[in-house]
Amino acid sequence: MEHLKLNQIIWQVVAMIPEGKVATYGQIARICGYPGHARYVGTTLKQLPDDSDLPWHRVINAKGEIAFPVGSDGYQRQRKLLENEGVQFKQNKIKLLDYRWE
DNA sequence: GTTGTGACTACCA
DNA sequence: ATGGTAGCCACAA
Repeated sequence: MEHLKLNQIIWQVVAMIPEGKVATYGQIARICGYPGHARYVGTTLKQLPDDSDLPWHRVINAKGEIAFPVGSDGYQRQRKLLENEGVQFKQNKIKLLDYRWE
């Protein structure tokens, strides 16, 4: 996956995250072979169509939190999807030690 | 070219 | 734990 555009590589990696697990933005960037591009991962996910089949909800920040402001509709959508997969929240955070992919 | 903008992070008080 | 800060870097204008 070398000469593809970065956003396509990112989509590919995100698609690999298994159900019930999560990955951080920085982690995705690293796996893509582009360490330091955490922000761009988010920027790319933002461009996803709502009907995308990509598991974008399994991507969270390094603190184990959803990147959206708490209470925003994006936040609630993502949280619900994760909880449906069995990912549990401790208040507003996920225990990365338990759910981190890889 | 240069500038502004993030669904980010690591570090430090 | 929590908030501020300074790096970060591809991309669009």
